Amino acid sequence: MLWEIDFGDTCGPNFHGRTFMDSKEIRDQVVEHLRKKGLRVTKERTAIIEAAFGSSRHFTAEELLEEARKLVPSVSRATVYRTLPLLLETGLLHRLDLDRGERYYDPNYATHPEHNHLICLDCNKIFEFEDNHLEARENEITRALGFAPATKHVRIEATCQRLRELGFCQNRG
Amino acid sequence: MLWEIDFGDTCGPNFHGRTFMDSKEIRDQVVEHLRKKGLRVTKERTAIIEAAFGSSRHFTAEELLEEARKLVPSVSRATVYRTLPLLLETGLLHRLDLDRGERYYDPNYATHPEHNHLICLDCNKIFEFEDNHLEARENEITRALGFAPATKHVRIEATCQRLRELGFCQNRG
DNA sequence: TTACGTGCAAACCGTTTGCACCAAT
DNA sequence: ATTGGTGCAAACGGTTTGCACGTAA
Repeated sequence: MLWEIDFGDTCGPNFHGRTFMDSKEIRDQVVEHLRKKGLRVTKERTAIIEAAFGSSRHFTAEELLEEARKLVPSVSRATVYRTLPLLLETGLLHRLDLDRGERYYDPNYATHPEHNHLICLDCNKIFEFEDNHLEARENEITRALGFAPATKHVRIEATCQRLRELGFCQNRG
Repeated sequence: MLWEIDFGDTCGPNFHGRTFMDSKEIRDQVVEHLRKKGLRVTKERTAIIEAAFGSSRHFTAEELLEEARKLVPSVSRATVYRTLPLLLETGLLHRLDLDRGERYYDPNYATHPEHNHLICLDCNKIFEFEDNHLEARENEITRALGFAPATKHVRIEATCQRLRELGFCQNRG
């Protein structure tokens, strides 16, 4: 129950041997969330939702704006920032705690609700992985401490073994 | 190898049944780090180091400034921000990824280099814990993916079981 | 029709930086 | 004496917000 997800040049992942969940299905879930809250389904929000979940790539608020504008050019930065919290509420999008300057958002919680991150300090790429053992132990600990788990996240910073052994990082470039 | 660390009102932890490592010993390590880098040990830096590691409480940059000024009133915000990266470099201080507005810093990596965090969504308190099983599994996974682990961190958000069962949270107030 | 949502631009706030002065080595 | 460190205040950059207009329900 452990697999590797190779990101693209910057932060774009793809789960090996898996089909990315139909983006329309995810969008419907988000729209449903808006409806339940009595909020309006505007064309701007629709564009932002589409942009956020249209690929499996991590993104910043600015990148989301750019992408949403390809669908609805009039979308404003303010609306992106006002919509992001609504998406986070659904649990389908998470804010990542990369310690880079800007905040990154990860849309892959729709398809992999319990995934974790490994950040390569050599090539700066991000890999996603899931592991049942880890998850089970996290639950045990949480209950032992008298809590009920809500969100769990493991973040591992690591270095390429190959870089140290061979002098180059296979993930680089 | 699992224990609970109850924070104070906001973010102040204390490891149960453990003596907090002598703050002087930690300061010496940090000073040594500065010397190795050929940097000067000024009274401002000394005050900031003292303030950072003088208690086990988490803190923001602003709180660190306030605390350092109790020791050396002339310490400036700029110097705090310029010194923080030096402390992080030592590995004795970590920046926390609480998703609150401001960044928090955790000075407990001197005494507990591999500890993790559990955040109670009901009372907003933070607990620290260590676990060998978790750690071992993290290492396994990292190596299986072809990496050598550098930094590992588990962050669990959870709700008080007691709040749900009894209607109140024992950690509140 | 009428709130709610939007774009715009200004405000905000934590953090960084340029500069002239200061002090650890 | 030298050169890195400091305080100050301005700049910076991501995010939030007030306001008047627009539009989904």
